[in-house]
Amino acid sequence: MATTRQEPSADPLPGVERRQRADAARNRERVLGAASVLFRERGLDVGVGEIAERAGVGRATLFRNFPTKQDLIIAVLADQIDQAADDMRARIRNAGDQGVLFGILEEIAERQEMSRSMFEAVGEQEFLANPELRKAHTELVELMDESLNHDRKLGLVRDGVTGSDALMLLKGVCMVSDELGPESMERHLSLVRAALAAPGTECRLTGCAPSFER
Amino acid sequence: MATTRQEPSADPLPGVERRQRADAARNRERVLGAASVLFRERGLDVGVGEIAERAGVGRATLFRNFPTKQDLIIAVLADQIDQAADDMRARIRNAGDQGVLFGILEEIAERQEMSRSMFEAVGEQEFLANPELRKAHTELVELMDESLNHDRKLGLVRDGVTGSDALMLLKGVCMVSDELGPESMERHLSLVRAALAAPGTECRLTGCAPSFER
Amino acid sequence: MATTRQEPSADPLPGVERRQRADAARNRERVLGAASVLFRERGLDVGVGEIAERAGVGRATLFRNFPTKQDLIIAVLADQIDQAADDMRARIRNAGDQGVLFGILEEIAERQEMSRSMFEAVGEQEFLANPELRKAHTELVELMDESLNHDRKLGLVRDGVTGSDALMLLKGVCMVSDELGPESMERHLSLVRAALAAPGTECRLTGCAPSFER
Amino acid sequence: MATTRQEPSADPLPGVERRQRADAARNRERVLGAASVLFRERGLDVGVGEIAERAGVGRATLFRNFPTKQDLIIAVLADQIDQAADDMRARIRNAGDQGVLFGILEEIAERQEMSRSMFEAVGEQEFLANPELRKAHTELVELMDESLNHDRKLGLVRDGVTGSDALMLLKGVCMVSDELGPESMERHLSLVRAALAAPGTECRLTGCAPSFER
DNA sequence: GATGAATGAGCATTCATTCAT
DNA sequence: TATGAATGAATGCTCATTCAT
Repeated sequence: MATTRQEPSADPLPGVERRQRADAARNRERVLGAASVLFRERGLDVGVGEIAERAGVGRATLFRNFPTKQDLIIAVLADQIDQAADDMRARIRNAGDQGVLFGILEEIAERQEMSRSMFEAVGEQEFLANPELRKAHTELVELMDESLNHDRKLGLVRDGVTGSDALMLLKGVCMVSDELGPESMERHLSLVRAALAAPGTECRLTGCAPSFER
Repeated sequence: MATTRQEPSADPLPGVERRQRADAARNRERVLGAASVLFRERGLDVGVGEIAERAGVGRATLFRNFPTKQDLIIAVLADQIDQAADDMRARIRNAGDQGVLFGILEEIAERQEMSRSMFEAVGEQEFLANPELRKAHTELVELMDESLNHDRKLGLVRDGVTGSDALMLLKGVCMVSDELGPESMERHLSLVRAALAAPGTECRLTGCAPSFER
Repeated sequence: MATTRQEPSADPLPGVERRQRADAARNRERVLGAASVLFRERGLDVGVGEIAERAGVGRATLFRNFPTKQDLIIAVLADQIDQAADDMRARIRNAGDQGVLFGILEEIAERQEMSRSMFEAVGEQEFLANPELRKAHTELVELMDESLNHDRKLGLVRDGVTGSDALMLLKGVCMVSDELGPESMERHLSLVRAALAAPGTECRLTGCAPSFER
Repeated sequence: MATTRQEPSADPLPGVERRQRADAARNRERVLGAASVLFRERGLDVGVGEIAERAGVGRATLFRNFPTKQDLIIAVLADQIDQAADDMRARIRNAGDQGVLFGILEEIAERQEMSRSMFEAVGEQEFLANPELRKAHTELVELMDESLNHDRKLGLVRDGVTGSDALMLLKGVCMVSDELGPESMERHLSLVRAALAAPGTECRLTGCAPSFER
């Protein structure tokens, strides 16, 4: 039987209330979505006005949901990290006796493809200081460790590498591809694979070396 | 009788002339230095006013030397790239039958330690469009290729990797270390070494895995 | 049964809506007014900051209404020209069998009294390029032609003069009076009258010759 | 016998001194010339740097001769007025029993053709306050009066008009032509002629009415 | 006397954030 | 609650003028 989730009892006009909350939630999502797209496309310097406009809400609504532009950025980042984590979990669950790490790296990299913002901000003190982001990040590292452990049992990855190693390399891929364009990613990932793969493993470089000329 | 008149083209009133020029040049250097430091510390968004103040010159002096903030950024970058290139040349010259690539990578990475700007801007269309920067960049790639060729003869590097591959990985190291702090660099470089080293080569990871917690 | 629902197109929440708009519109007017006065008094070089201050609004509010200082200038000019055109229309309408041209010239001249800006800018390529201004200007010339035709039927004006002639002379009056002070205007206008009046018409110079000494 | 103009006695190295003075004077003239041209072409807002460059001298040399930009403008204006006065004197001297006023007006107008600056500044309190300019201006008015008197004896000009009237109209011509372009000048002058000519005199409008469209 | 580098005050404009409605 | 108008602080940049040489 489906759980009949109880509404908080103190709620005299539940329909109205819920409608409002639904609207508010939708606004939040819309802002988040617009911000995500615009940050990806044009960097963290896009004005909040434009984000609000693209989201189809007023400026003040944006600021009601995210008291500060910083907060909005953090929320976008946390969102993206959460999505990545969800994907990782699914992949690990379904991995069986296949290697899972490299697929994950590719997945995340593609997801962030051309995102000049995702990691642009992460690492700044102010961002790492944010508990939400910290938590998401920690989770990511743990999942990466899980993937590594899984693959290590299969003899696929080099001894000594950790989840944070993999994440660090992945950060590099994302940040650099943001500059060199997505064409550089395949190559870069294949180099990362070479770094992480167990010594005996066959390891071919794919893609073509980056040209530095867009 | 031959005139003993000094050629004006040589250097008339050398003391005076040179003093003026020296002062001007010093100001240019001071601005360049201040900008380099501030860009490193706080990113490209630092105001020109602050740069001028730190350099101990007026705003207008800054703009006399670098008509645009963009120009200043470019000059700083070109300067840093040139220094890197000089180092590379020296190392290649003195390499003998020792491998040279990894030393070079370490050198550049250390040099850029904590520089959130060096590569932040490079790769943006506007910057790659700048001929000075383009030239410096191209030269860097070529020197990297030379290093690789040198080391490949010694059987030290993996087949198929190019100078631009190495540079791409190095970019990743610099950009990421800017976020994770310099502690991450040794580890990151050892991973890069693993990616580039010839398969048979022994290849230990050094440093400790990054913590993502400053 | 017909719905008694108010059309949103009419004016939903008219009080609120109108109040907001009224405030905004008032700000626009205040800026326009302040700009008009300051341009008149001190030329087009007055800073936007001072204009905003005089209008009692923040700088940014000024820029919300007029994205560029240029736009503000154009709006002021167009406003003034429109007012002049309205007056002309009224005068022509009520003229009957009385001459109308000279009254119009006086009216406009008085209106622009001491305005160093109204025509200072008009005529510059950039301004004539502006469609709004161009249209207003064209209308002014046409109305001047109408006035001339009206008066010509009464035998009051010289053959061959056109609306643009009259406007050109009037421009001269305004620009010069801006320098010599409003005392010069009556005299100047009486000279213009002498230039435009039909040869037989009696034509006395009035006012006193300008002294060039304020 | 030619006058042997005595040098001021206190002058131990007359050759050198004179050379220096000649150089200084030439610099002054060069600056004046460059300023005249640039003011004409681009208005009073041209930077002093550009003027100095065009004059082939350093900025400081410019400021040695004209302690203030204002002073330079005044000097240019005074120069132009003096030239106009010289011309007027010559014309009056050679007039005989021919009318002289209209020729003078045309001459001055042509001289100032497209000069957006000559009268742009004159009339401002600050400028009229300048004694040099005031004197030049007064002289101009007097010469204009002389011309009028001369022509009045020939029955060519309307009773009651004064030199300052004529100058005022002329100012209008110059200022307006600066906006409408030189094409408007012939027409404008013919209208001025109509204003000043004695009532019986035949008086045709020439040139074509201005279009206000560059 | 002449120079060009240096300067600070000033400019138009933008932006994250707040407030009145 | 949601809005868009309002705001002032900050930014990159220019210019007449001064100063060291």
